[in-house]
Amino acid sequence: MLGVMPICVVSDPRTQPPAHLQRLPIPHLSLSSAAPHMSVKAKVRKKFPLVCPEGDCDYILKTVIQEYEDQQNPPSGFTSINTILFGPLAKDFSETVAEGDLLVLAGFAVGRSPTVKKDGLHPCNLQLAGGDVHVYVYPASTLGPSPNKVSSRTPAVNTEAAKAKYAYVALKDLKAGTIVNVYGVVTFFKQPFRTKGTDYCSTLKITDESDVKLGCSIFSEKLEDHPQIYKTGDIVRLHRVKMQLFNGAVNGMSTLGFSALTFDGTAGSPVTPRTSSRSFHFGDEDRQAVERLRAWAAGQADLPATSAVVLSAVQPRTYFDLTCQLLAKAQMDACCTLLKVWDGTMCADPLLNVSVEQDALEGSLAPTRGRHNLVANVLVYENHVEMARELKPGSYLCIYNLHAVAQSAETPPGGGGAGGAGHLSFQLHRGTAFGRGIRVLPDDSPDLQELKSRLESLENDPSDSSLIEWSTPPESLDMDPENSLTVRTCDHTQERVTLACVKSSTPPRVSHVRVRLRSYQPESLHQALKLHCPNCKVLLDVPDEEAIASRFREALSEAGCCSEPWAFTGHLDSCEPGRQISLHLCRSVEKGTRATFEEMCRMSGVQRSMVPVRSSEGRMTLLDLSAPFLFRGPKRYYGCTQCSQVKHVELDTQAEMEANEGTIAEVLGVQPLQYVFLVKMALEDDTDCLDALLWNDAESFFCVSASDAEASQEQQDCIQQTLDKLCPPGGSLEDHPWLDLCLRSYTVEESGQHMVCHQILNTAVRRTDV
DNA sequence: GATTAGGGTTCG
Repeated sequence: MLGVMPICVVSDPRTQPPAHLQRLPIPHLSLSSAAPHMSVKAKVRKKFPLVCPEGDCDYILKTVIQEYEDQQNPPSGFTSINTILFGPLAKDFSETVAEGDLLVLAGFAVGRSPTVKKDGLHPCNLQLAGGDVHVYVYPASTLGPSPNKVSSRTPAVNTEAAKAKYAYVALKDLKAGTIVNVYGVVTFFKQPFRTKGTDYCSTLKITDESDVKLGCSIFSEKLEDHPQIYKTGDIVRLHRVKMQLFNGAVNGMSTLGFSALTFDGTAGSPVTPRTSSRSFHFGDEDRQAVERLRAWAAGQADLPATSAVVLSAVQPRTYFDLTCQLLAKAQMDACCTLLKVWDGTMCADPLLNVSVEQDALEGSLAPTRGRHNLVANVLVYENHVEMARELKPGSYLCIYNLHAVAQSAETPPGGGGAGGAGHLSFQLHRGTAFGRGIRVLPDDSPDLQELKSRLESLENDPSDSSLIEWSTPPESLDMDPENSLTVRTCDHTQERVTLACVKSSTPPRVSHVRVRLRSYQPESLHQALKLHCPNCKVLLDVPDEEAIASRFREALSEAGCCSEPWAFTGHLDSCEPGRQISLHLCRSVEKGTRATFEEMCRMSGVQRSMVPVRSSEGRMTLLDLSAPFLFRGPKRYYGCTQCSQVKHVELDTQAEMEANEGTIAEVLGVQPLQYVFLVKMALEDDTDCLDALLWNDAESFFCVSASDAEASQEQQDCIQQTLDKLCPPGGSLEDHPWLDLCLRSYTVEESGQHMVCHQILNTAVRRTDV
């Protein structure tokens, strides 16, 4: 990755690692501990020699580090942990770090240590590979006998960026017993399935220009670590695959440190890797490798085509892959789950309807508006039931090797099924033969574009009046979830209760209610936008324009001479390869140049990043944090005055910045504040009334991010329109629409007093109604 | 630094 220094040697022991990093004591580490902001502070107890399993193409280094005991009551437990570094990072580490050095590590993954019985160390290990990893090294020589000793050596010196590169072996050159990195075009795959061991297994077969085929088995207990393959023709890059002889042919198997990137195989489409790795190396050569394979595959007539078919083209008694949206699902019995799906096309053959009790059905068929022959009933069996359990109505799926089954004339439409001979149902049979399985596709997948535009045009087409009589009869309107301006997005099946019932029950509990919104506070949307510190939890009002402008005027009036240019521009490599982003640091101290707040807004322009600075003791520093520390286009980013440890702005540090606000904040020593919504809603039904907060789930409720709303009048207007629909101004309560809500009731303690609070969660305003 | 599976249609 460009522009990132994974290993940073800190010569001044007073220099603190970035403020957003949260230190985790090694004894407290568990498999679920890995998160970008987590760090460990530890001394290098043992450093093993750099290992290079295959020629010059890859490195592994093992080291044992021990919790740094600079605290009054050091946590007890396993204080020493195995740490494995991969690739160029391993080489850099080997050359830079010595036993006895103090490290702060961030961006690691946590795995199970396979050597726990042998070495008696921590049951987990730390795994570090590539770009998002940060290693801050405090050399032993700069550390005094006491951890608090102050040294006067010169500050931060960076090592050179990693120079070593990954090498990829052509499939024709593979030899049993080696561990290699490979690229290939997928010709066959199975989605991950549970093994009899501890892991999930996914299998794939790949090929390349040499036309050699390689079968691979990937084992990992984490589903997300498996290659995210959507269809044959996808291109994969696999790291650390071990070649083994099986039945006379070389096969690949994942080994420790395995990682995968997957790309769409369509020539000309964006080269966007799909991966769970937060850290991976991806450069121009990788882009070229993908494009080369795409071009080659496009000319190969004998590569297997995908079996994707839309519902309108399904032939009875065939197997095919279906890309669809899940509308609803129901557990039929222990080994069979029913999925009701659609893809926006109308099946040529009549579809079998498997009807189930309303209570047993999770999700809703309301989006189909009763339209005919659009909903496919998919029965998934046995091993696929586990995967089906995790599926959320509304999500997009690819179901592989689905069997289109025609109801035979002899079979009566039993089991609640409706439809006679020839009606089509769909079955995902047990086992994984032919790649049978289900995969959830991300909402932004290019494979969903056609499906989504079909569904959208169905939604916007009111002309289908012949089917109006299918819609719900008026007498049942009150029970119809469509008759609510909001929709619950949770998957638990709570019975709906009254507000009186909510009030009389003991928290904590989750309730489903149908209520009207009598009023809400604050009435001004801008006051509902707050700044929240994820660290100290403080909640602040967003400073108004005048307050910021006045802070700028103050800075302008401060005495301060400056020799630096008034503004300068740095071009930074962004994490997206090949794209540069400019970051502008601009002085606001010089009267002559009048860097007022208004100037700042103008200069930050459409997408430019601007950090306002002033001069302090001849060095640049931020304005105080009552003003934004970063302007980017219309967006303003604030820092927490409590939790930030603002540093001087160094030109050197500028060169290290990636142009995302998190990294800029990190370099500046700022703990960023998040924009949040906070609205108090007075809810009422026939039995009672109560106040509920819209807070954690407010963004999904409005379908707008708070930071976008802050920067966009359009978004604010949109939210205001929503609120006006939910709570029409001036009308009586009877005019207010009914809302289906999911409420969480909980207690909070404030100065010794216990109070019951309610929050609206898992609820969203229906988009089409706004 | 062990194990899993090792493609090739269900039979509901």
